[in-house]
Amino acid sequence: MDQMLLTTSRTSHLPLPSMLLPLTCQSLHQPISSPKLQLTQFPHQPSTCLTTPHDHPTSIQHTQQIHAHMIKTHFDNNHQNVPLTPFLSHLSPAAQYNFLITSYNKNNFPESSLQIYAHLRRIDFQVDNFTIPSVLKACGQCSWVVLGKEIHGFVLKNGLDGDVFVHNSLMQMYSECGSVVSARLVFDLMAERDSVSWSTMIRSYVRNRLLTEALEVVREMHIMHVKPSEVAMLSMVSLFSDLADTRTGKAMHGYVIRNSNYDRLRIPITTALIDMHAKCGNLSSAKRLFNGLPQKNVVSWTAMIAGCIRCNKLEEGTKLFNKMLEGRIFPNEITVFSLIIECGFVRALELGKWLHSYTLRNGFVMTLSLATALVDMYGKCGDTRSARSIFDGWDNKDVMIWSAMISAYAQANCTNEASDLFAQMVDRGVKPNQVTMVSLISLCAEVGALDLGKWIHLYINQQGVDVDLILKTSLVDMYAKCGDIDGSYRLFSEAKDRDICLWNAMITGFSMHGFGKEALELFEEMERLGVEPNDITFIGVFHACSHAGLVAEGKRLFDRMVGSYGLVPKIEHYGCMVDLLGRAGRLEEAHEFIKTMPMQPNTIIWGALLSACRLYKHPDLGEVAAKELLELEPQNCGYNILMSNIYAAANRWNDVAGVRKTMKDKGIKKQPGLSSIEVNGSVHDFVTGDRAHPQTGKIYEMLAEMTMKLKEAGYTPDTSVVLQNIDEEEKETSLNYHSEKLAMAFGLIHTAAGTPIRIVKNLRVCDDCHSATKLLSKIYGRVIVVRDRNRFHHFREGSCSCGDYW
DNA sequence: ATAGGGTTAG
Repeated sequence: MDQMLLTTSRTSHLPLPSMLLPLTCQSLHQPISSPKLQLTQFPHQPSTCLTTPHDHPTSIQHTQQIHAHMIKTHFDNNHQNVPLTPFLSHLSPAAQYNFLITSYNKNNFPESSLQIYAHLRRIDFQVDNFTIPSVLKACGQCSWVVLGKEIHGFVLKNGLDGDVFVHNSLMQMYSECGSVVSARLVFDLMAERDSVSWSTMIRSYVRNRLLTEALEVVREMHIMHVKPSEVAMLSMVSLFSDLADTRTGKAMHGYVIRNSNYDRLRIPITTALIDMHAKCGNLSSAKRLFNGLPQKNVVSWTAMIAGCIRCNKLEEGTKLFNKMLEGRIFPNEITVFSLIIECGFVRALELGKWLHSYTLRNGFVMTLSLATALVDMYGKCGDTRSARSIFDGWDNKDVMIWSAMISAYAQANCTNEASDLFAQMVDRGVKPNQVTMVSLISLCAEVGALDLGKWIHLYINQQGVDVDLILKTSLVDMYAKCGDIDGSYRLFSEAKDRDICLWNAMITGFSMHGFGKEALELFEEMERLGVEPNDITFIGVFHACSHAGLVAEGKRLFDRMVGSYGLVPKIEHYGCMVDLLGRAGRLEEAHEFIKTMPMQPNTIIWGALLSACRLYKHPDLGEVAAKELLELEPQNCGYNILMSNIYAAANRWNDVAGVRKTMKDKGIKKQPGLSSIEVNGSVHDFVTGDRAHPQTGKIYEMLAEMTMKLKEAGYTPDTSVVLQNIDEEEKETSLNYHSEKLAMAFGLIHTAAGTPIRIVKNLRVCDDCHSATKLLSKIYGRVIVVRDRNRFHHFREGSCSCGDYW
């Protein structure tokens, strides 16, 4: 039978009977465009009856045959023809159409369903409240929200909005299209709700990562005495497992115990709870449930072992794996798949390799999905070579494995490899999905590749790739991190639905660029709209206060974070406050603040104080901070150098020599400076004094020209920075050969006059490069955007957006 | 004839 189905389905692709014109805007009275709708010719096939007794009534073959038969017999005109099989004959014409639509939906041919709908509207057939839900489902499957909205209008106009099925399917459609606000609107306006309405609302919030809202609906549902069925309960638990935190996980557990009688689905529900607890980081609860299970099957073992690995209890996981084998329960493909994926999650390369060899030794068939899991794991562990060898060993590659390999390169910051692979993928006609796009876009953000990022954005728009909130957030983040804050804000302001991640991306983007005021205004707007900030929001907000020098505002917000929002400040938040006080020159106050912290200060805290001491030339307090830092991380060269700079600024040359000697004795090397610049879609890297680039000659000529022009403009090198250099030889490659200057020279050669130059650096910009770049921006009439480790500098006409304060 | 949902992947 399978063979039969297989051969038939090869010969008949997407059906499009000739009577159905392309579904266009005109046919529905308003402009609608869907790049997804691919129209094909109706295949030349005889419209005979069901050919085999094995054909399921809703198989795609059968569906197409019925469809073709209806066309051939002019079903539309007389509505009398007995269809192909007796079981449809008792149905009304409307029901027969609906049968076709649902069959196409079930076979994952939503485009065909929509063709039929368009046809019905064209011939003025009365579309009833039974058909609308099926059509909306097809819209959801295509993520075609424009058509969905049109149908919503049709529903209201034709008085079909008294039907709970219609409402539920409208909610589901909006949710599938990522428009959770519209789904909520439908939900709120419903006169009558059933249990499906409630679970649909919960699902749409969870899918759009809105945990708080989802939990609120669960609570409301509880108050209204609506109980989910066991199946709904099971699906709810597994839905929440990817999103919940420890507290929420425990609350969900309690909810299940109070509201489920555990009749039929005890083991599945418990297994889902085990999975949820482990993913929430609550391994002990997971273990308690697991141990309490009267019967354990391979699924429960898998969930438990995967949970151990996720919580980084590798030995415990391995022990349980062996215990499972002792109990003669054997892992299946999903078991090894899950465990390999979790190894990637915690970067457990050794265990991952072992599982790889286990599958080979135990006769597991290497499937595409298993290979994908391995590529993913090796990629996450940073072993791009192993990932690539698995990848290359596979012939019929699909989107998933492509995405996994691209993401492996992306995580290793191998921009050119990733973009090459993406090009190959497009060449071979494999359609990338949102996962592919997100990993490419976040790679561009990481390395600052604006051109490539823009190109991919263009591709997304042209190909009609669905832009969900995750992808939108990564785009907003990419534009911001690549220095194009305007592009970032444009996307953000166009977004209709905004979740907390999107708000965070924009707030962080503004503060990273020194637009403290804008960041704070955005935060206020968010509050006005009732969006609840989380701990990440406050990091962005505090940075904004720091950059704008708003000490009082920052302190007030710190109190509100605890008082109004009940958030527990993490060490990062305390670090922000130290930075805020320090940058404002309130060094003693910052020091006092550190003493009142409820936790042990770490390097972030002391580092913030040390930077402030350097800025305000306060060697005594600087010594205190540096001493703490060097105790925590004696090998860190940055702290040593900062300290030596502070001594130099205070003319304490003996102390400078002391730090230098310590560094030499301990063999502490300066972290090499690394800058990159993107030209014509390729990323070029430079280290300090780099001579490896193929165009080295030209670059150094340009550098000489730059130095000359700088001198003419009256620039003198900042000698205090030279003191950073430890070795004598390093003096040779001093100021002039800092990596950002090399990148700048390359940019001046290869970009058109007047266009901005964008550089990404791994360290902080040094004082000397900062003042040189200011002048260079004026000399060459260029906007120069430098992203350093902490923030952006926009150099323009001789000055910098940071106000020389970074 | 219509909407959602079935434990360990994506």
